[in-house]
Amino acid sequence: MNIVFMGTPEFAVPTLEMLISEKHHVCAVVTQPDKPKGRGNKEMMPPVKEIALKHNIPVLQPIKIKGDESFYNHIQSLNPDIIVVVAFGQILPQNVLDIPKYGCINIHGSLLPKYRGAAPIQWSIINGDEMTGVTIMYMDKGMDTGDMLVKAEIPITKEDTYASLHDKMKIIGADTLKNALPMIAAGGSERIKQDDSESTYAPMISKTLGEVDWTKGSGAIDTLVRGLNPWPTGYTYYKGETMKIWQAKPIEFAAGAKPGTIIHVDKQGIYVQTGSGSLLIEEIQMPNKKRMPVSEYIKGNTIDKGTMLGI
RNA sequence: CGCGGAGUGGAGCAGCUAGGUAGCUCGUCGGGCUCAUAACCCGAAGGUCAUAGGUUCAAAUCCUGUCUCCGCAA
Repeated sequence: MNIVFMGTPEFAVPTLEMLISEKHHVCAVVTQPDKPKGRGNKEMMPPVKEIALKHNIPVLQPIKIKGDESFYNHIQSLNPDIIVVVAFGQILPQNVLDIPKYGCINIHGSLLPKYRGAAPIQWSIINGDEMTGVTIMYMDKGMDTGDMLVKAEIPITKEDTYASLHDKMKIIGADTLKNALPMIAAGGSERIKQDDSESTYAPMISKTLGEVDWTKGSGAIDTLVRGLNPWPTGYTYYKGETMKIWQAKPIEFAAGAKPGTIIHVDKQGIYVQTGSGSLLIEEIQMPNKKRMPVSEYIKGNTIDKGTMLGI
């Protein structure tokens, strides 16, 4: 099939690679413009662009698709059978959605209609869900509201972080689409309407979301930390300095202290009283420092028992 | 040239402001104690202080360039 691919971050890469290795004709890759990123504000190209260049596929990087006449004309002239969209980062206007004869297909990182929006994987972990998945769907004008084709489920383990789950799901997304493509091309695929009354919304992650509220239960803090790893990470304050929490686990033990109090420190980590139970912080990162296990950190630094975190 | 911090035995840090013997915690190795131990006691090994120059009688320390890493901002 003649395919236009739209996507930007790492999550979209396996799907693009799948389309290429399956011998589909990817006639163009559309991705977000290069942006100054990282330390020193160097121009960084999106991961998807690197793959496209490697395979000599033309790359388009429109700043804003909506209202961009020449972009619309360009895509139309390519006459794609299908447009595959994975974590692209822009809303597609109706006129673009109408171009391909088999429609625009999207891979979404949740079991729709749950977690529509930008950050479904993070929110499914933060909320403590035991199951999530990917949904292949036809795009319509709304935000992740189109008719569904097929879903693939995956359990969320107690150890899953955003990074680990993301890496599993990007593969599952590519595999699931691979299996669905013949069905789509045959035109006989079943369209399943989303039940809007069941829908939830997964908004973009902001940095401040990572600040730990110690009055919450240790389970909720644990899922927050895992859902925001590796970015922006859960964090708190120790004596006024930001302490990023890379790894922690909830434990039953409770000392009856005020939430946020450090009740014990040893090689296992920092034991902190929470609103319900306590949290064992195992790996941290202080300003200007690398992340490291607490057992390493305390060899050259001190963590005082009794200190209140979060201030 | 977005702002800032840091490179010191295997690991984590102090020492630098006011240049003059390389220090702490942990680990490693040897020995001791113990029914036993990740516990305790005694001892040892291990660093041309990121790198290249400069200033100086003398540089981890002051000055300049380079490399690497990290925090913030996006």
